[in-house]
Amino acid sequence: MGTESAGSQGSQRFTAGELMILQAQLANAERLCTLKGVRLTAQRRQVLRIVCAADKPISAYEVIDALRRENGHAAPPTAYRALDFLEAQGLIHKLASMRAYIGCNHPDHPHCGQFLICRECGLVKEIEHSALTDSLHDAASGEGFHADKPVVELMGQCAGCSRLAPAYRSEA
Amino acid sequence: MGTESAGSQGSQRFTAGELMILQAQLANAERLCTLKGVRLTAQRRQVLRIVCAADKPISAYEVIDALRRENGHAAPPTAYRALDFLEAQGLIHKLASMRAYIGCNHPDHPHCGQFLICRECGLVKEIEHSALTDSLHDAASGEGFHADKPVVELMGQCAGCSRLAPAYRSEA
DNA sequence: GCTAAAAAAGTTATAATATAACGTTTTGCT
DNA sequence: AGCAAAACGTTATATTATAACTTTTTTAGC
Repeated sequence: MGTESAGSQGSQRFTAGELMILQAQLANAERLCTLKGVRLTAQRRQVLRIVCAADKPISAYEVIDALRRENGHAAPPTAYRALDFLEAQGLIHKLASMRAYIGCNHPDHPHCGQFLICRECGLVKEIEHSALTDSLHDAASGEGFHADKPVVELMGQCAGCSRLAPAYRSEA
Repeated sequence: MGTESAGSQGSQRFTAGELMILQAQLANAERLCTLKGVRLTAQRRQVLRIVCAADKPISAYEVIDALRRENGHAAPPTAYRALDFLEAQGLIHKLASMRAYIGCNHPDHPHCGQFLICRECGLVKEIEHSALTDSLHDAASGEGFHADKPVVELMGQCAGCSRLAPAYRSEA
């Protein structure tokens, strides 16, 4: 992995704590894939690292750019295939409302993604709220519906941004 | 509105009941826009009709195709501007997970969209489940988050499709 | 009614996202 | 080693969305 260029990937710097979290995440993914008998190839591992290392959701084309910086080249299918695999294994989530990907913090048990997305700072927090999970189930089954992939993305303003003078926000 | 061509719009046929619902929806939209002092222009009205007349969610480019059939021409911005306006007024919803638009059944009071989306038959049902609405609010406020636009799209299988021999479904 | 400002719509071009199709390489298995 | 399946490479193209600028239409003031 080169350290030239000033992109959002490739010249990134991490704190020791961030690095440890990232490495634990990658090691855990390794373990889960072995357990399931699926192949976490070099390419998929690289894409997983790129997604998990980003502190914000990352678009498919940002992944492609990162691959190009690291490998010198990359075509869209390369990124999309890896992203599809990683999502299928529950190692990353795709945020439908943003068309962007984010690493999963607890891929050990299957779960539906529930996300809080801040418009101000772009921060995305994955939550797992049991009452919400129950309500989602109730709402679906009340209509005789079987939901296998609930998409829950709450767009708004995070706690930190709310404190920063709401009246002076950049957007209307 | 011509009746030539075999597209999904333009040569559509409706039952008397469907027509009445559609007309009530359009009349209500007219009323709401007058009330709010916003302009439901001919173009916006036409796009609203196209979206509401579709029995499934309709993509922006399907709207453009319908406009072309009806008007002979239409460029993307025409459709996107009208769709953005209609969504801002709460007259239609955009389904982020499908990149498609659907008419709103009860635009009179502002509400977040909660949708059940069937992968088998493409049917989309808008629901308004109060316990779910409460849970969404609780989940957000528990994190100090202010959600102004919750996206809730439950992908799965509807009641009708569940009854049709699940083992013989077309998808894996 | 006329006119200036604002809103909406027209038009062209292009950016951004995603997949189809097909050939080649790698892997796992016997 | 040899086969089949999975993964990957490559090229092309489909699909979705917006930027930027012009023209038309509408509104509000006179």
